[in-house]
Amino acid sequence: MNTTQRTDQQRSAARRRRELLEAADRVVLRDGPQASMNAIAAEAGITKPILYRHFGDKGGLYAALAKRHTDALLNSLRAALDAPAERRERVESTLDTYLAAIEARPQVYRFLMHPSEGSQSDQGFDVGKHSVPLLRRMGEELAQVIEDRLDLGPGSQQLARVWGHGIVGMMHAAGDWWLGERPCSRAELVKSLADLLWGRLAAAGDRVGGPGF
Amino acid sequence: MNTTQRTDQQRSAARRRRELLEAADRVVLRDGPQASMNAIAAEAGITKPILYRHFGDKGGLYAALAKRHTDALLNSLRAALDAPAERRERVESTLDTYLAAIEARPQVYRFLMHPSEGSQSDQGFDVGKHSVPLLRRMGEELAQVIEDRLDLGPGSQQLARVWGHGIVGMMHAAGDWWLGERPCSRAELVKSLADLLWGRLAAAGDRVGGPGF
DNA sequence: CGTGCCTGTTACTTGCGGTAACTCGCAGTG
DNA sequence: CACTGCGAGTTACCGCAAGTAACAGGCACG
Repeated sequence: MNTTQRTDQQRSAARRRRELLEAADRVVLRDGPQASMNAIAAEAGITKPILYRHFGDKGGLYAALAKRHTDALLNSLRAALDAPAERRERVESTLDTYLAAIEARPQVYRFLMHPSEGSQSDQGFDVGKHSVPLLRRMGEELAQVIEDRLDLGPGSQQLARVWGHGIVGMMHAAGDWWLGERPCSRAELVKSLADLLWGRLAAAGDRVGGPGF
Repeated sequence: MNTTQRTDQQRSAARRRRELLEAADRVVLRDGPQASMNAIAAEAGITKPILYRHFGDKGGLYAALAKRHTDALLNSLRAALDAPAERRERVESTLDTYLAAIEARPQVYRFLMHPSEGSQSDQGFDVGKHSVPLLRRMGEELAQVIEDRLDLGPGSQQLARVWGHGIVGMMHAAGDWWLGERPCSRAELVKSLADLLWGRLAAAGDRVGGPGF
């Protein structure tokens, strides 16, 4: 039998795969999300067909690459979310962790968020067939934390999921805008968003001259 | 002089442009965001180069098409935002307007939100060079309304912009997720999101067994 | 030795965005 | 009327990227 050889081969294949992913990483970091398969292959010192043998198609490579960064980011966020501190402090620290990450590597961020994928003929609207995008995973994760930690009364599960996705979307959109315009410091942004979540919108008074928003 | 003829030509050119846009609309509605220029030209009964004469490049056509729908949606939202009612009611009606729109025409929605654009060599991170994407426009619009109508104390302008983009992002992400999974009715989603904005996150009690999120 | 099997290559096909160069019809002018 | 410009439209092409045969060497196993 050839079990030892099998595992040997699998091991080497896995190592090769990691190398290829790292090369792809470098290229994406340099060229942005529209990096070509040729370019990635060249960076890895090989040619296209091997890439296709390892990842199937461009979507497969995207999925693998995205998974790496997504997992890493989610781990950071989980750490911030689980830190021993008061709720508000945790929220702020989680927001800050996310913003720091996208600030540190905008190219990677753009690759993850704007994958420019085009699925065909979505009968019935079948978003994201292969890799559940980062936003969804973050939303589900946050929903889980909310449901585990907060007492929301009846319908808590549904509410937690809505909030999870909603809060993540808020963070994402605000971060995207902030990254493009840099209208304020990261700390200010974090505080403003936390204030929003803390109900300052409902608490604010109307401006003179008519009923408020 | 030939001014009348000039305007005649301009008029006809504008009409042609509208026809082309409507054809493009049909194709996008049928094929999704990855509709090819050839397909659009065929649908319009002509060939590619005319499209390029009218819109410059694919991005130009995208921008023109997006502007139509974006303007239409923004008008609906403005109407909901300006209705004579209490703040909470307005917020809910605005959320519902948006969700009803994306529910009614998911293909258009996907086209607007996931344009799959790939700009090259973003030195310095230059998001969305031509058409400011829908999310940004909605964010700015909402920011303006917030700043006009609410009394937020010092730093109100900055705060309003952050909130505008944040709230829009919340709405977008929650809507995207909801459209894919349909976990609840539109009304329930609206209420949950409004509750989130109304500070129920901060007000919720901790669950038994440890400090809350 | 031959036989699989994995890794790698070259060379191709297909399809799309975008463009150059030509044709046709039609106003206006001598 | 012939001539000239001009705008709408076409065919035929280029470049480039995704994806795919089909072939070539290395290395274990019988």
